[in-house]
Amino acid sequence: MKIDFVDISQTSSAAKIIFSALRKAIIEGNIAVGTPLRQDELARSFQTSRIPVREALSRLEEQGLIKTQRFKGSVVVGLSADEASEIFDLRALLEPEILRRAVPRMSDATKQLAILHCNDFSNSDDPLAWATLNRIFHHTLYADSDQAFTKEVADNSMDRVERYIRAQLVVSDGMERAKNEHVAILNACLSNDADLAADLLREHILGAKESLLASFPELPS
Amino acid sequence: MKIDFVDISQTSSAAKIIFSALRKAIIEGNIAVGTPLRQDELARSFQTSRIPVREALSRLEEQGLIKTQRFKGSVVVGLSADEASEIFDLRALLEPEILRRAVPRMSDATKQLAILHCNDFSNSDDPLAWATLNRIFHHTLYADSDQAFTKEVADNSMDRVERYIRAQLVVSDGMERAKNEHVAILNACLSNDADLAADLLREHILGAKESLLASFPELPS
DNA sequence: GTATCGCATATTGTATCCAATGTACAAGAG
DNA sequence: CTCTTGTACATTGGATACAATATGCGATAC
Repeated sequence: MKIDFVDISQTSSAAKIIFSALRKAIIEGNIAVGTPLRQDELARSFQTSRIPVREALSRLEEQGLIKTQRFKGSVVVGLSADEASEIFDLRALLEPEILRRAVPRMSDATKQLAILHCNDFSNSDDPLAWATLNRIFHHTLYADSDQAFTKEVADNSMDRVERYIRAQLVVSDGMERAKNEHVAILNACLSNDADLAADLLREHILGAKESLLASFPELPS
Repeated sequence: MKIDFVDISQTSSAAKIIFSALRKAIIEGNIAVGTPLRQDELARSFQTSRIPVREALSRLEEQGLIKTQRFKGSVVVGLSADEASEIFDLRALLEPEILRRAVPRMSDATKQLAILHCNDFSNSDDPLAWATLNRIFHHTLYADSDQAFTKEVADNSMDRVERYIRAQLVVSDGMERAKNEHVAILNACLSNDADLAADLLREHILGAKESLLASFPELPS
C-alpha cells in the first residue's frame, strides 16, 4: 500500500478556492472588464455563503484585479494603453534581472524542461493555449533564480496584462517572432551567457509591448 | 456656510480600517515577527465582529505581511537576511527608474516640497521618526512620475523592509550618510539631471542594504 | 513511569440573519 | 411635461450562531 501523504493543513479553504477561480477567470479574460461581481450570485455558483466570496473579492482587490466601491459592489478592472505600457516596462526591468541570476544556477533538469516547453510553445497551433505555454516557458527559465519576491512581483505584473496578450496573440503575427526570440533566449541560457540572455529577454518583452500597443483594444477608462 | 463635501462613498469600511491599522503596526515593527493574530482578540479590540477582521487578515496575507494556516491562525512574517537583501536589490532596480521619469516632470511645487522634506529628515533628532521622514522624502521625489503601478510595487517592497530599517537606523551611523546622500540626490533633481539622480539613488539604496546587512538581526527562519 | 487515548477548551471557517446603503421607478407638485 | 420626492427592491457590510479543526491536559492501559 502506498499513500500520498497530502498535507491537509495546506488544503484550501472555500475562500482560497473562490479566489483562485476568479483570479484565473479574470486573468484569462473570461470575465469582461467592467463586469460586476455579485456576491450573492457567486455564492450560489460556488455553493457557499457570501462570507468566503467576500474574502476572495477582498484579496482580488488587493491584487488590483477588481475594484470595489462600498455598498455598490466590485467590477473587473481594465487597463489603459498607458497602464499596459507601464507594466510591460516593469516586466522588461524585472524579468531580465531574474534571468540573469537564474542562468548560472540553471540545473540540467531545468534546461531540459526549458527546451521542452520552448518546443511546446513553437509547435502549438491552438491560439488559446499560446499565452499559457508562453508563460510556462518564461516560468521555467526563471525557476532556478532564488529571487522569490521578485518573481512574485513579475508574476503579478504578468497577471495584469495576460488578458491583453491573449487577445492580441490570436490576431497579430507576433507568434512567429516570439518563437524565434524564445529560441534565441533559450540558446543563450543553454550556453550560460546570462548577460546575452537577459538582453534578449528585455528586447523580447519590449518588442511584445510595441506589438501589443499597436493594436491595443479600445477601452473604457 | 462652507461645507466640506466629503465623498461618503469613499469612506472606509471596518475591514479597511482594521487592515490599515494592522498594516501600519506591522510595518513599523510594533508587532513582533511570529506574533499570532487572534481574530477574536482583534475583533474585541476594534469593537467589531470577526468578519471584517478576517477580510483585513486576508488582505494582509495577500500582501505577504502575515502568513495564515488553515484552522491555526495568522502570524506576522519576518524576513531572512537573504530575503531582505533581495528586496533592497529590487528597490535599487525600481526606484531609480521611477525617479528618472519623475525628474523631467517635476513641478516647482514638488521641488519645494522635496527641499522641505529633505530638511525635515536632516533636522530631525527623533530616531523613531527617521524612517517615516525618510519615506516621505522618497515619496515626494517620485510624486510626479506617472508610473502608478511601479510606484505601488516599490511601496509594497518598502513595506516589507521598513521594520528592519527602523531597527537599524537607531543603532548605526547610517543617518549621517543618508542625510548627505539625500542632499546629493535632491540637488541632482533640482538641476534636472535625471540620470545622475537615478544613479545616486541606486547607490543610496545599495549602500543602505550593505549597512543593514552588516547588522542584520538574527531571525528565526 | 511512559505512552496513548479521549475529552474539554480554544480557535478558525462558514451559514444565516439583520442593518445600512444604493437603485429604479412611480406618484405628485409646479 | 418636468422635476422632485417617496417607496419598494436589490445589494453590500456586519453581527451572531453554528460547525470543523487544533491544542492541551488528564485518565488509563501497559
